[in-house]
Amino acid sequence: MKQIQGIKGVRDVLPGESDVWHHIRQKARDVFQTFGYSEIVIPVIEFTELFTRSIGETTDIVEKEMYTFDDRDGKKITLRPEGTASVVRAYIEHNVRETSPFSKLYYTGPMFRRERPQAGRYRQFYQIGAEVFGIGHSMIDAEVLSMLNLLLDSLNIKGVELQINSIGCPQCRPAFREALRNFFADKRSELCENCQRRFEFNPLRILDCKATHCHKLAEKAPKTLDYLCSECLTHFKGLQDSLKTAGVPYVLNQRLVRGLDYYTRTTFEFVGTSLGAQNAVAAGGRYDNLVEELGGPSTPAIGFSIGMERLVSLFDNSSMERRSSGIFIAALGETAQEKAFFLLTQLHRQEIPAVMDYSGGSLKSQMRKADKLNARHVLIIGEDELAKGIAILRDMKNKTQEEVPFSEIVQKLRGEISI
RNA sequence: GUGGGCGUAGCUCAACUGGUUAGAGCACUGGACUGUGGCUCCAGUGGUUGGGGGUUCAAGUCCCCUCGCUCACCCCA
Repeated sequence: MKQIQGIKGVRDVLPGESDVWHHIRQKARDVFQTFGYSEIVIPVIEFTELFTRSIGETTDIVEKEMYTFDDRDGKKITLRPEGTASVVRAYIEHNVRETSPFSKLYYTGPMFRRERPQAGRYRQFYQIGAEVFGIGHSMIDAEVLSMLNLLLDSLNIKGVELQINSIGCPQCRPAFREALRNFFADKRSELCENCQRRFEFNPLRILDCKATHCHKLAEKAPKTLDYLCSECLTHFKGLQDSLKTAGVPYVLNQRLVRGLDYYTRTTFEFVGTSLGAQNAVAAGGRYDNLVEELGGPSTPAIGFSIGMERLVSLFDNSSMERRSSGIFIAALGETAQEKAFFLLTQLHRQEIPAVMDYSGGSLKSQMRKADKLNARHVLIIGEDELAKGIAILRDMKNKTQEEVPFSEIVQKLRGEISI
């Protein structure tokens, strides 16, 4: 029979790694909470239009990467390729601004993009994201970056660099686009095929091109900061001042241009130096017009998302404590198993972590299992113990053991064992 | 969508220019220790060499097809 495999670009997170995932998510929740964020749970599917309108018709995501299908009633539905659009939709749809004091939201979950998989890139990948609505001040930009910085620190992540840039606003960006067009106009034939297309619809992206020749050409290209309007410039300077106040290290990267259409002003990326080609661990930016463009009231906003798989690959799990199974019950013979099973249920009722081996194998093999599961204590029950009405309680670490009457076991374990 | 690299035991990998019964470490099971884990030693289980076809006296090795993985481009978390 043919073996059924998982879908390309989709993976299973097995026990062991899943402990790391849990740890990271927990840390993120803790850090977000100290900054005043609340969780929002958003759906995995949305009407296709939400993404085409927010991310942009001509972006790669919308043009060729979305998983889109017809619902039974003929409506177009898409598996979300990112989270911001849904959060904004929910924010508007439930009038969160008027009905709730919370303007800082975070989410976690899978995103879907049909790209060719490679290191750090999957077709189903997980993000932890956060968005702040209604604050246009540059200090919140710095606060958001400071929060990310703190999270990476608290996870002991090394070798990550924060890069920031400003891509201006609808007032000043057109002038910059024109300047870029003028600059590249006579060099057009030298650009790579892709950049020739970019010249037409999004010249900013030429700056981002990794083709060596384009990269070289772009070195002398106009810089975005020279074309910012005074408001955008003030905002960007304010951000840098606040980053210094907060003690968040960063570097300026004037080529940092994000691929999604909705970004304005601040854009940023936390880049992992040891990650290979897909090196952005976390990225985001300000999007002051998106809420309005999606039909809401004019509301400035900023957000980011973290690539879970990439963060996990930077995480050093050697310092993580190995999980313990708590109590392991080894029973020898059928009558002893009955008794052991009863004790097991009693322990579980007291929320004492406990597992039992049903294999009926030798004591040696059961002890080996207990060791592999990193059990703190083993309860041994055999014919002799049954006859005496006791169980042997063995401390696996101190290698000591004592006899405990059946009637006292639960109480003893509840009182003496700190798991 | 385009290119490169690679598919041998559960995992990591051997097997000279094609040549006998495809090996090792780890893991697993058992024993040394008749009911007590880790360490050590010994033994054992485990393979349609991804799949299909071809060349040959002979294919893990060469050729073709196919499936899969992987890295990079593109793009992005």
